[in-house]
Amino acid sequence: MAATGTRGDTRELVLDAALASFGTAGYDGTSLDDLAAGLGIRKQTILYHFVSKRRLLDSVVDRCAGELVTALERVLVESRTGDGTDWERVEAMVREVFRLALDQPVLLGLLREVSRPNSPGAVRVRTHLEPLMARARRWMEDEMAAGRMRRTDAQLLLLSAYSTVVGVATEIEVLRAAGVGPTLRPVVQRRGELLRFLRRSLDPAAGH
Amino acid sequence: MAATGTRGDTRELVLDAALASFGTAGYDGTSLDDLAAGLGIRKQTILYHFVSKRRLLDSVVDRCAGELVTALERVLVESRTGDGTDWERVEAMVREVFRLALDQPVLLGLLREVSRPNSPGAVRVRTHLEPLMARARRWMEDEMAAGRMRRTDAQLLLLSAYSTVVGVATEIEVLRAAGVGPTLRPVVQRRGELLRFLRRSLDPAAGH
DNA sequence: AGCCTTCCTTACCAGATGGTAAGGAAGGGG
DNA sequence: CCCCTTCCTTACCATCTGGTAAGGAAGGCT
Repeated sequence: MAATGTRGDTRELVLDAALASFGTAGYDGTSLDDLAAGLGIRKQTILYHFVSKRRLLDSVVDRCAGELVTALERVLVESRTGDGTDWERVEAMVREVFRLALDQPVLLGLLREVSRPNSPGAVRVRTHLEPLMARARRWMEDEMAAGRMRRTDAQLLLLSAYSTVVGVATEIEVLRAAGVGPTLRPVVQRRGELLRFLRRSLDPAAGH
Repeated sequence: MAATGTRGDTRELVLDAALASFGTAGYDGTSLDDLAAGLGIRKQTILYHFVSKRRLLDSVVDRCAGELVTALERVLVESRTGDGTDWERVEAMVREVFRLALDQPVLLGLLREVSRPNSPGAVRVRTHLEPLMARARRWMEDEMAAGRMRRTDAQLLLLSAYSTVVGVATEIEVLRAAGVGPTLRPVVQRRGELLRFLRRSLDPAAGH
């Protein structure tokens, strides 16, 4: 039993540190020795819990993706009880994603890291996102068929929205690197642009 | 003398390969051995030309920054002869940057890599960009003083534009990773948004 | 010829990396 | 009491890393 930690904490502590390190130093730039040293434990302890570095990354991605799905699920349920329009639900989802990103800036680093082509985490993140995307796509196409949404290429729209979020994430990090603190302004503006774009594409009540 | 290459090519070939590798695999993910193997030469040849891995990265950044500066310089000269308004010059610059990015997608990878906080290339890229930014800032402030440009925080505006470009670069890469080819649409749209934003901020003739 | 410079090579290395093997301490349950 | 499981440790290793040292081949110059 470690001096700190009341049993069972270690795993979560490692995940936290790994998330931060993968996000700032990148996967290749993260060494298990350094990671362990930063936590005051031995490298083998990490390997005991996660078997390999690669699977540690997978676990980090899994946990983050889980948080995202949970958060979105919650928004989905809430907006359903409110019985809002399609557009209001879409807007709530977008706002939730941005809220999550601003609440946990450390997620942005990971997102940028796994968004890189050839990143070891890319495949893992895709397995999480694909069912989400497919579900959203089916829903959108149903709504389009019912005339509650303007007809458009749902797949392309989703992908475009996703890439926008990733782009914004990068933007935030660049701004922070340039010394511009958590200036909300650019982010809010980007969010506004994305929302307008989506509304224009989806809301039948919106002007062309 | 190498079998291929008619003397003096090696250096440029290494720079090309390094640019591609740094952009796709990242700095840490690039090994000099692999880089050399891909070129059919020995690692020591690379070190002969560039002394160290770090300075190889610097050289890659230098070359790219040089291209950027040259391209912008050319646009600047052209728009001066045309004697266009301030706004037209700004627009021409933005278009040139986007053109460059789309012509040489490999630059995007490097930009994303060096934009990362704690990246070894970040400082280098900053030394190239800072004089450029300072120059642009001075020009803008002069134009504002002369009433040819709407008054605003030049520094913040430039930074915002820069981060937007980096964000768009990431977006393009994500889209490509998702299998969406060089779909111009989202990029053109982002460019349009950036231009509108700049026009709104700078052009005295533009509506509020 | 002799020498110098340029360019690329082989030989080698110290350190770091991810990973394997095995052991020890603590607690729970029979 | 003993055994098993859980958790973390030390000991060790094969491999890869960027980098140093030194040598060889080709061409130009005197």
